[in-house]
Amino acid sequence: MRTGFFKTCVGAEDGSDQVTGFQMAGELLGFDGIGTERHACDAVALEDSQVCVIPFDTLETLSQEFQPLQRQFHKIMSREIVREHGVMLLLGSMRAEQRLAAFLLNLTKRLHSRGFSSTELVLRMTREEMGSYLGLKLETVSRTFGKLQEEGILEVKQRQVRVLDEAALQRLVNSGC
Amino acid sequence: MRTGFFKTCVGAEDGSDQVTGFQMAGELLGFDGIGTERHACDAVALEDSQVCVIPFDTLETLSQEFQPLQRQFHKIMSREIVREHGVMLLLGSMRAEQRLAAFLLNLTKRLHSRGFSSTELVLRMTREEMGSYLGLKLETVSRTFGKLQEEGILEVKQRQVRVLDEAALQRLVNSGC
DNA sequence: CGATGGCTTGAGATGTTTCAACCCACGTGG
DNA sequence: CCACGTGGGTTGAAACATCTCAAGCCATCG
Repeated sequence: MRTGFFKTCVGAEDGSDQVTGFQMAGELLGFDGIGTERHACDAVALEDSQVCVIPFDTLETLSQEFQPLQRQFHKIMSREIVREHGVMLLLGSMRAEQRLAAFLLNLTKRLHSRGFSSTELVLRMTREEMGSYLGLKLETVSRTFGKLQEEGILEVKQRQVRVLDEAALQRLVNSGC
Repeated sequence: MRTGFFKTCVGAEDGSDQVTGFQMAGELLGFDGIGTERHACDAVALEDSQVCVIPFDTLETLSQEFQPLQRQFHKIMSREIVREHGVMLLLGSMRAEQRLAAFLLNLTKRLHSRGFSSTELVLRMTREEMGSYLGLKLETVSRTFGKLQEEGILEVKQRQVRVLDEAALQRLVNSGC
């Protein structure tokens, strides 16, 4: 991805589907298609975006000739696996407030490393998409935003979010259960 | 892995940890260490097991010379990513009965492809480990086993499990929500 | 035989979902 | 330019699933 914002979704056989991640500028997507020659999930742009297509065969051939490229490619795939471990941890053992806190911290961290403010952000996705990613219903996401706002940790105006107390978010995430 | 049975766990900063997968003979583990030169999770043998260590540098060098190996390696990593998508789907949108059904079907499928019975299996992990993997407490796992037994779908005696109605399990998994 | 770790079961507490109503911002067409 | 429709968001109350805590059971092992 060159610019923009995407979500990726896996679809279950029964029609329901779930958001597996959100991607922003500089990140790669499509690793799910290598194993079977057919992608297991859809990528959907949540705003106007630019991407750069890299044919996998080309990448494989090039990485065969150029070791640093191969190494880098492997690292990126490995990090994707580790990222998913983090999501599993979130889905398997956190409650709503913690999930949202972890999600927001992750977003701000990534935005910050791209030169954006780490306290002010505009969400590109709906409450429902967040909920799908976090394993929550959209109403729960909405209520949790409200709660964090009441606690003075966030300031939420629709999709405009300001982080007032990052340390508190971090504490929430770390508070075992 | 040559023989045996493993679990892999990620540990959160706060001490709690979660099982991210169970591995059996013929499967590979350790992809989480490539990105950072340090493994993000522990692998623990749940019974006497034999493994074959493959130094990653060697693998990378060999796969540079031998394309089919490279391709295979990429496929395996990609499938690991897709597998984790499946777990995320399970953790994010299924309820206890469905999670256990999906888990058992996955186990029997893998055992069957190794020449074991697809209806009779011996669990290598505790209720707690299953619960950790499935995002449930051990009591819930136990109760769910009981429920599936009452419904005539399973026959459970401690860790001995017999699948009486595989189709019903499949139906459970597919029943949206 | 007693101790231990794992498993089961019950009852009540808790957190999330469900269903429903309503609000708000935005864009469109009369 | 305003009314209206729409999609997204908020909020409440009751239903529901899972968790928690507690007790007791079972198999295994020294």
